[in-house]
This record gives sequence, C-alpha cells and structure tokens, in this order.
Amino acid sequence: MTPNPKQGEKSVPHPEVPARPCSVAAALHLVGERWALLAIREIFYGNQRFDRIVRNTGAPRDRLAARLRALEEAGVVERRAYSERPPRFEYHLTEAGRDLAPVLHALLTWGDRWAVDTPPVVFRHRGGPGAEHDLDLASSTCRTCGEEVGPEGLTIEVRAPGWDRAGPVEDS
Amino acid sequence: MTPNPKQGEKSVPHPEVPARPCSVAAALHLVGERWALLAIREIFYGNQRFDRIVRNTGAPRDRLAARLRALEEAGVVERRAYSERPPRFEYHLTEAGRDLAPVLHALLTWGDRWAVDTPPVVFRHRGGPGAEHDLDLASSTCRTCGEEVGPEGLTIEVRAPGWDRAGPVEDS
DNA sequence: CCATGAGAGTTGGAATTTCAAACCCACACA
DNA sequence: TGTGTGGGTTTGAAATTCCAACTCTCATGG
Repeated sequence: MTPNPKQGEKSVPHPEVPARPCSVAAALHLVGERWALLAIREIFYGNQRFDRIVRNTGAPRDRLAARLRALEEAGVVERRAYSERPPRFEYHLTEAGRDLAPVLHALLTWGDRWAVDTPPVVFRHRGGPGAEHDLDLASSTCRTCGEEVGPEGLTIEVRAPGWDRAGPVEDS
Repeated sequence: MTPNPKQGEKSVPHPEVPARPCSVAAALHLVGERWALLAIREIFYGNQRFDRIVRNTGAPRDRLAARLRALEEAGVVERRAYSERPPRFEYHLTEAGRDLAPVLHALLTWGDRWAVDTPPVVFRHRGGPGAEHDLDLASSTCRTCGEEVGPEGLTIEVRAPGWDRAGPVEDS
C-alpha cells in the first residue's frame, strides 16, 4: 500500500515518474481511501470509539479497522487506551487530523449544494441562550454578528430525523 | 455505489438508515472514488483530453473512462465534441465541477503540509512582468498586494522537475 | 499504396479489495 | 450462569481494479 512506509527511500529504483507529483494526490493517498474521511468526520463529531464509527459511517468493521490502522500509521489519528483489562481504545485526531477540517468543510459545502436536497447538518453560531446564527463555514464567521467563531461558540445542528451528533437516536 | 442498484427491496422489512445522512458522504459518493478528483485536477489545469488525463494521473485507461462517465452522469463534467469524424471529445467542468476548487485547494494545502516534503506546485500572483507574489489559496488573496486575485492573475508554478502544467516535459 | 501514429477508448482475464456475516475474547452485570 | 458490550478477526464469496493488448477512425509521409 504505502510506497514508502518509512519515507525518504524508495525500494524500487523507479526512474520513471508514473504520475504528476502533486500534493492533492499525496493527500488522497493518505486520506482518500473509502471510509477514511467519514471515519475522521465521526471523530470530529466526538465519536471516538470503534463501534460508534462503524454504526455512523456504515463501514464494514474489517475495513474500518484497516483504515484506522492506516490513518494511525499516517499520523492522522492516534489510538489512546481508555481501559486496560480489557484493552480498549479510542481514536483521537492528531494535529494533522485536526488540520483536515478545511477538507471536510469544503466537501460539506459542496455536498450541501450539489449532492443533497436539503443539508442534513448545519453549523451555527450560538450567540447566547436561544440565539442561533448562521455561520459561514469557509471563514468561520458568523453571518449575523460578523465575528469569528471559535469551536466553543459552534453548534452542530443535526436536522436529519432520527439522528443526532452521536448517532441514530434510539426510539425504543 | 447506489445503495441497491438491482434489488428493489430488502428481505428485511427494516426501514433503517444504514449511515448518517451527511453532505460529506454524499459528496464523496459522487467525487470520492479513486482517480475522480485527480481527473478533475487535470481538467482544472486545462488538460481536457483523455490521453492527457491518463498520462498525468496515472490512472488505468478503463478506470478513467468509467470515472469520467460517472462524473458526467453526476453533472460534474461535460463532454464536448471537438471533432466529428473521427468523433473526439474533451472534458469540461460544469458549474458543479468548477465549484470543487475549494475541495482541491483544501487537499492541496493539507498535502503540502502533511503529505509531501516540498510542494511540487505553487500558486502565485502575477502582479506584473516578472513579479510573482505568494498567494493565500484559502482566500485567493495575494500576500504581498493584499488584494483578491482572480483566475486571470493566477500563475501555476510547477516546481517538480520534468513536469509542467500540461504534463511531463519531453526531453529529447 | 502502405506504414506509422495519434486519439479515444474496449476487452479479457488475473489480481486485489471489499463486503457481510459469523466468530472470538475479555470482562461487566444481574 | 447467562446475557450483553466493546473491539475487533476470520472467512469465503462478490465486486472492483489493474494491466496489457486490441480496436477503430482518421491523418500524415514516403
């Protein structure tokens, strides 16, 4: 999979360049495989445990396990034990992982416009109690207040019925 | 791809949603398959013919043909004849396709930082003859002039040796 | 007239990946 | 003692991908 697992050296003396050297391609090589970005989305949402990620992405368990391992190896996520005996881990984003926010934002914005009827998730600015303002995701600027909004002031509003930030709501 | 391309019904009468409704997932469903974004990158670079895209992305020809067809169907690219007899086409971006620029920018920026040693492609502001200023891709703002730069003022500087915007330079 | 070549794909297997479902294991709870 | 939960593996079949070779149409050159 990874051409140079360690970096710095190529085992293959491949003098021919097979494709354009490109950061987009390099990025996709690390995070562009199926399920990878959806797993990262879930971790952004705070769903850091394996089963949650499986449920919310719909990925096959084995694929997700493989992807998370690859992302760990790529330095995008980090596996942190939250229990010894039995060993249990949760996945956190590294700085590189958190730095993928603009990628997800761009995809979200595009998808909102071109890939869905009505946006299932909306990010808003929680100005005060009861006050929820529209947010420009690209600039993290509140359209009402005009000010920049940090993560604290941010509300994720899941509009899709039956779902919230953590996953499907159980309606036993 | 399509959740159930053939079988119109599930054996289980379970109207359960399999995964979180999400614009990111919807977007990836349309443009997240292998080679798709790289093909779009090439079209952005002005390489609109099949062979060019094949050469520059390194994608297998059959995959690329399939991907381009899917992208056309998704309304992201458009196939335009540039010759009858023999029928020849080139691929152009639709509005939806052009709207993917922020996605590619985000991936490029991330890749520049986390996936390559040194950026193989740099976007710059062509202020005047000989004047090339750094550009902040996220905001399309020139770091020197402080002004917004439209597509006309934009230079794509390919730094990878042996490559330019059109593809590998022939050195014979 | 014939050969060569470009452009844009198809085609035919073989090699990989992916999938879904079942299984496993260690523990908690009741 | 039995059931449930969390976090995965394993398995074998199904779907995708890869690659090289092939096709078809025309243009060009000798």
